[in-house]
Amino acid sequence: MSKEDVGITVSKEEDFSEWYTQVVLKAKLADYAPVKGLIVLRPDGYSIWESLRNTFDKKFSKSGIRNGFLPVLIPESLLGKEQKHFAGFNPEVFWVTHSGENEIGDRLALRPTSETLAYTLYSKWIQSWRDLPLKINFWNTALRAEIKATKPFLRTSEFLWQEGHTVHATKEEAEEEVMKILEIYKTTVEEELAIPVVTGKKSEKEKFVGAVYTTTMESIMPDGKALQMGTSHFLGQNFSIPFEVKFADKDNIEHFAWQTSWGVSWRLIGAMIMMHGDEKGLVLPPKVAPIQIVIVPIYKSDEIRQKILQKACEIKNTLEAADLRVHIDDRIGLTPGYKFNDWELKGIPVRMEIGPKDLEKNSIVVVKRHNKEKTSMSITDVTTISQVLNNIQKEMLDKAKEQSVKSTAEVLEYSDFKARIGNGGFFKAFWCGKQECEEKVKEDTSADIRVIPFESEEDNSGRCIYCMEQSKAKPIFARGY
RNA sequence: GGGGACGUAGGUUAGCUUGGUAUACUGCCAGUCUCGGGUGCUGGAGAUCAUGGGUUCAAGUCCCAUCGUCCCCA
Repeated sequence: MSKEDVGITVSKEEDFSEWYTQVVLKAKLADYAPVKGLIVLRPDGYSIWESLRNTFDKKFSKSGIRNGFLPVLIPESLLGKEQKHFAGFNPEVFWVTHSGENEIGDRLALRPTSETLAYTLYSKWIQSWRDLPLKINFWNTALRAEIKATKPFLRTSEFLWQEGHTVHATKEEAEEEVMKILEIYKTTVEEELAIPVVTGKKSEKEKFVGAVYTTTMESIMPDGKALQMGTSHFLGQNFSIPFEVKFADKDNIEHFAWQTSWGVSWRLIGAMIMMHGDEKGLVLPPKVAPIQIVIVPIYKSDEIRQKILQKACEIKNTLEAADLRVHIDDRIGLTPGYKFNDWELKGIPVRMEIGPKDLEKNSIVVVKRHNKEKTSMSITDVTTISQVLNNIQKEMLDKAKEQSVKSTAEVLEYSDFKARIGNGGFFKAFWCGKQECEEKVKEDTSADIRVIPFESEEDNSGRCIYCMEQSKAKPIFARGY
């Protein structure tokens, strides 16, 4: 790497794909593993995941959901029990065929998802209405072979996620659960990652194989491509019947239970990188930043260094007492300029500079990462930075919302749609509800139905963008990741 | 499904046309000087040139095969 290549060398606008890869690698979030399509999470990347996990865990727990753990191997006989589900995943399943030199009779799948395994167990655990509802969440990884088009966080053959699996006595209760989870997903992504989402249903074509219907949240990325941010499925009795998840009700009659499953993955980290990053690298929302404030001491002599560091420590202690995550960059042999660039690349929300001049004035220089604003602050008021962080979080969401609105358009004419789809963005268009039209549009434009917003699910006020028949809904079309 | 690029030190790479002791930068280590936007100097460690085979007195370089990775388009 030459000196000029230390930072990000391409602009986000000109070469988005290369920009993204450089940010991931150079901000040390992740690195490529020695196997195709796999990545390694480094501490700065993993801690963002941990932060999300903590938030979700709190919310799940409040909602009566507990965590469990499932093994990674699933026998083929189990995976194949629900036919549609199996057919959907089969092409991307990794199979374990040997133990040592011996061939395994019933080959073992590395889980692409755990419905079949979980529900085999659930059928044992559930006998009576008293056992319901059963709500368990699993933090693990899923494996789906991606032969082509791999991208760190967005498309990898193994990914970190959570998969929740709930069982209910009634259809209504299960459907409520589906919506409750989607709401948790939406608020968490908006509040923690500062990314706005559109919620709604997937089309029949795009739904989770095996589900009755799939609800989803979608976001539009700065390059104009849509990204699925998470899904919550109503499974109906599609699995409870083949897996015999049934219970004796109060009337002593056996019923098949009603189920849901739902998940978000580390794809959310990819979305965060794309949404907020800039030409200097990563920009982290304060809520998920491993370090929220980095203090860079500036000094000439050893004597002054000691004084400055002492003050920096005082500030750090004060801020930590206010529950903030603070780091002092006391690395020697590096210039302040180097450190500034380094922390900007890593996306730390606030930098505080403290040098001899500041010490005299009892002040510090504060620089905000997201808008590069440089101000000065009295050391006495240093804890007000907490409010500054809140504002940053809010401004980042506002900016993302603004961008999202700008990238969303309504189209009525197919010719107009075709002409504009190449520039990217969300396109709201009427649809007759027929899969045939959906497929034709995909063939023509490589855009598909990302989400049918709940409020537009029964919009019959227009004509299908493709066949001009009366509409049944007004979904959002886009090219996706 | 189609196309492209590539594999030499931790990273980025030169060398391949014309076969002959392996380049540089960066990073790393030690010392020294600095320090308000990618620091100067001195010294040092770091490479079975992806793998296997072939041609040759001699292969990073030529030939054959294999493996692997990344990127783009649909």
